[in-house]
Amino acid sequence: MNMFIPANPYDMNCPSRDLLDLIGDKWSILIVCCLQQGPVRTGALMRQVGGISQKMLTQTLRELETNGFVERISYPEVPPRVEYRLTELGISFSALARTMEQWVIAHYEQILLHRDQAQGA
Amino acid sequence: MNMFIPANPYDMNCPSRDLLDLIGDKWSILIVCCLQQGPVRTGALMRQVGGISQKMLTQTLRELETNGFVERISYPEVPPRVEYRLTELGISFSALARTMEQWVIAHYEQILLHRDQAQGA
DNA sequence: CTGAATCCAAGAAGATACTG
DNA sequence: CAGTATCTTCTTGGATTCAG
Repeated sequence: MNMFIPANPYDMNCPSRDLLDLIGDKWSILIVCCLQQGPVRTGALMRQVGGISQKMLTQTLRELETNGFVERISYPEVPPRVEYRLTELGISFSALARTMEQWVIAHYEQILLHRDQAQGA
Repeated sequence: MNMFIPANPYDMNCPSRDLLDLIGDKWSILIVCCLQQGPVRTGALMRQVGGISQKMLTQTLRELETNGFVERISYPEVPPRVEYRLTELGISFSALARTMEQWVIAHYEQILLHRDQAQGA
């Protein structure tokens, strides 16, 4: 049934557009990077990713789950304990996410300086 | 004057957050990839990036310009002719953008399949 | 052709309150 | 602790129109 239609992000109707959105999403990137060293609990994620609301955290985790990036692990305990773990696909993506993070960190100062320049001019 | 405050995307108040948004932006990525082989005219970009509105094209190009990713080249002709060209920083980013594009294309099918699975379950 | 400005609808995201 | 639901706010982005 699968026609092997190749992905083409330049086509506005290609589903890969959504994927591009997902992997470019700020929260996705930060969350996935947090999960690189191993499973992390919900509350810990909340604390690590500064400023994320509980809603956006859950929502992003669900999207990552739906697309096969993370696995949700629920322990039958009281109070509840839930962890999220990268899948193989998620690990693959986390490398990219980390690259993005590093790129930003590496060029941060240069870009800020250019911005100030542009403002002054 | 510069204190060399390191970038920290996990801090909601760090300007690197905005950068992360910019380099993760769908339009940014597609546009920058279009510019990889050399300067491109506005109209050509419009046609290559399927579904982008004139507003978003201009807006994204301005942001890329402000942050030092692209240069705007305006020729004194009638009718007007404008080209956009990657700066050195832009070229650096374009490598990352291309990686993102390629990652999506490479994992496209696997992710779609997982989505269907999740739906069926 | 390039692009700026306006208007407006749709969607994103925060805050809050509540459940298991 | 983890997650859902609702409400409200406001940003995003498209369509349109006008100008150089």
